[in-house]
Amino acid sequence: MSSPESGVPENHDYDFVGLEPKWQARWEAEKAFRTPDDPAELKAKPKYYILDMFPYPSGAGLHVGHPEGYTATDILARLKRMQGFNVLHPMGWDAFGLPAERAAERENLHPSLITKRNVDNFRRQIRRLGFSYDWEREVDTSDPAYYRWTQWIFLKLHERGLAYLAEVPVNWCPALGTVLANEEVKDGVYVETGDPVERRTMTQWMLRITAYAERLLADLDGLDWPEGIKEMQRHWIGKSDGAEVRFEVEGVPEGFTVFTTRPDTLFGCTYCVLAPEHPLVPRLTAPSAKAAVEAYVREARGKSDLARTELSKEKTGVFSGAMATNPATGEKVPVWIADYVLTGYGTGAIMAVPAHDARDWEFAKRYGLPIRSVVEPATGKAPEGKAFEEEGVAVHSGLLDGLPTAKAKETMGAWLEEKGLGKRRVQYRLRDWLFSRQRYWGEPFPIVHLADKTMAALPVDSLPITLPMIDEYKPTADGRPPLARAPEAWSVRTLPDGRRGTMETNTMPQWAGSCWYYLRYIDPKNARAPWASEAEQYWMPVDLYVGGVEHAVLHLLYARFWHKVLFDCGLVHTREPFQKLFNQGMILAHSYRDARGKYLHPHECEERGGAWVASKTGEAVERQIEKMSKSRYNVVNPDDVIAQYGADSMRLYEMFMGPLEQVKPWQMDGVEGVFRFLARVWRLVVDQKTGMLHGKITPAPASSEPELRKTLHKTVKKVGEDTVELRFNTAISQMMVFVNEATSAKTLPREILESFLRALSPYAPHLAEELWERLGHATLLCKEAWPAFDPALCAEDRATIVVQVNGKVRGRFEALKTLGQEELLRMAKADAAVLPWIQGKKIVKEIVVPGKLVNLVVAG
RNA sequence: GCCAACGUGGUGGAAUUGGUAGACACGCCAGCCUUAGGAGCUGGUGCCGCAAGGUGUGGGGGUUCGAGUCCCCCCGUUGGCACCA
Repeated sequence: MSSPESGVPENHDYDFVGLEPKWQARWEAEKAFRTPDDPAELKAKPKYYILDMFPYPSGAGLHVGHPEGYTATDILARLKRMQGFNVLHPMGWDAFGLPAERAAERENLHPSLITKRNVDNFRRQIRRLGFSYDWEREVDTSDPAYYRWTQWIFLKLHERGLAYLAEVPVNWCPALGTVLANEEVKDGVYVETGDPVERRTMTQWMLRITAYAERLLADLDGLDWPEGIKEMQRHWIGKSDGAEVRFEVEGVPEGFTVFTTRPDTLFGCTYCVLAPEHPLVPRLTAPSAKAAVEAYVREARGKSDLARTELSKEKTGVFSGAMATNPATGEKVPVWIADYVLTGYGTGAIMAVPAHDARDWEFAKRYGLPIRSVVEPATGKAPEGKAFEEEGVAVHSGLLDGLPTAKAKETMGAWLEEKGLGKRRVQYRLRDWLFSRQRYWGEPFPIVHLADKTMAALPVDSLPITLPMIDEYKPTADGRPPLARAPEAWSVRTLPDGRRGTMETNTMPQWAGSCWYYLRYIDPKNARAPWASEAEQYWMPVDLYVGGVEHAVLHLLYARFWHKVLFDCGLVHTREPFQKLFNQGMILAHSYRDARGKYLHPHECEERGGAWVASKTGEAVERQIEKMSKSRYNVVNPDDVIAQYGADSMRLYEMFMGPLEQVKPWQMDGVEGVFRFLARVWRLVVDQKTGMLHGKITPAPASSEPELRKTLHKTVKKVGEDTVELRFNTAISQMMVFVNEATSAKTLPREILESFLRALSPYAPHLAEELWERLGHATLLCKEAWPAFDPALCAEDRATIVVQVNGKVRGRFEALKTLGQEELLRMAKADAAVLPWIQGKKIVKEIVVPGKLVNLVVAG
């Protein structure tokens, strides 16, 4: 190791411990990465806005997964600056959230103090990596100066009728004492903690994201995002074309309406189903069925989402005793109540067509309901024993007979509209966004409730509505949110017109602050507006947004929604916030488990004779690659890596591991490898014995080492190209090729070395700055221009020509790339290694690709 | 079940438009240097074979002079969705 503690005092090894803090201090002192604010200065250069998904500052601190994306964006930001762009590259904190509130309870400290402590730790860890953030633009969503504007944007939503209170069935999580958005719940548990969630009806704030469903869907097309993410959002929005159909019910004048995507199968509807929560259920139920229906409804309501999901294999239901009229056939069909019909989708009622819907088929079979086929495949026969769900041709369907499915849908839609029995309709899977939480550590709503049961928005000039000090962060004994504990001085407000009311006690969800932080970075200190329009015009949209795939729907959909509302308010000039999105892959690590399933620390295990064992006991352990987590003892802390190898090695390894988008395992041996590379770069410049410049560095022109010069130009080209394409791993391997060659070269022209250091600097900025200084430069390397390359020097004029016989490589020779076909063919046939394979055989075909290969096809 | 992505040496991974499979690195082997080294340097390293040669990108088939790359089927891994009518 070459750290000063372990080395002899005289040596002049690569001392990252000394030089990294030195350069970080220098960058800070010179404000090297400050992004200009002055509009005139900005206009002189093109802009590049490169954004990281800001972290939630947890108590656990950073792990090596966080800096993966941050390193990638930092390298690109540094490159773009050197290429003459104004770069906006900020960092901040998604600082509201439940964990701080829980820690506050545990430690008896205010959540703001917990948050500050965590933020300080995150900032310290991030700074150690030498990232080129403009720290003067740091934002913190829990800072009143920030959430003032979150509340301000909420008022905009409220003004436009996009925020409303509703009595809705919600996902209540007893363990957390709060509700969760639909998106936060999966299989009946909270996705983050696994705590069970149950259904409750409560009055909640909702945001009308469904009003934007069509635009959120349509505008995806123009975005440079991974196709998979766009597909997930499309699916989440879930647009489907269909029709509403009204069914008459005896004794219930208004009847009920169903939604179907297959109006063409109406003739095959043999029963209907209402969700247990459907409002018509009590009135429609026949006296004879009352007891059974009530029991069923009660049971369904009591089931948690988890139970409903688990029981989904066996469909259950109960006959309501009521009969509805199939509007197409005029037949009476039974109305059933079953929880396989969802209350929140469509109208909460369906027409069941068991012949053409697998779910209805299953239910009909179980309860002995009739099945009537009304669609047949265009060719062949419908499968036996299951529903035929594909498109085909309508049969036994009156006016639809003989029509292909698409045509039949259209015809039925028009017929329903003409007869006043229904209408064509588009349905979205997307639901309105449940926007309130029963927590303390979030933005208070700027809303008061008045004595007359109405409510009013607080005036804009009263913002921010700051959080009150309270003694406990739990809900009250009667189940009201923590803010109900606030003193009257906070909770009772007087409106400008003199009316008095009490503050709303819910708070906003964590997503609120992250919906617009990218806009605040543009103008973070503005006290009069969330951002200046001029700055927004210049910087937006975000050119590149890098973050984890876990935000594919939630954050990215919510932020797009807010952005579109802001667009409609005339506050932003782009329809979409994030033009290009890139997801970095998760970093995994080896974990070790003994026969009893207990996890062991990696340092407690070792390899013996090809098998992994516990060092102490010699007992066999299983070694696997898994997601990093504390409980698996496989978390790698960047602080430890930096202490051992330095920030530059850490940065380089994060990028050298493999393609940024890929999931990949962390391997300490790999860090050692890139560290060795950096040490080689060091020794290229510094004589280890004397600490002076290496003797082989010469003032001679680059042309004095033509081969090395050629490699340099290729390297500069490749590093530049690969970096903007986010292919950092191949850029690094090319730099390794250069260093290997430069190490074995007799002399090293200064001109070549300096170009290389510029190219290296975005990747290993501390080392590059140090060597730049040792070469006699007083100015910062990060302020230098990106090196130019000569395309003529990157092109090889000679190439190895491969000679194949029947597609197999039999020989190879060197030749000019420009050599003609005949000449190549002549040389190939004369090649000694090739001759034995073609002698005495007839050449039936000759393929010549100049600069590449010759393929001779022989017969016999 | 549906949708998407991905399967290349002992390991992480390279490979324009189909044209030398395995760049670069880890590990391993041999040697050199050193009082010493988880240091440095040189060479080797897909597999089988003494060699000539054969074989090889999850499996099977196809297109082509030529396939890691294109097409079809299957298997596996990961992620997302999952009664959305």
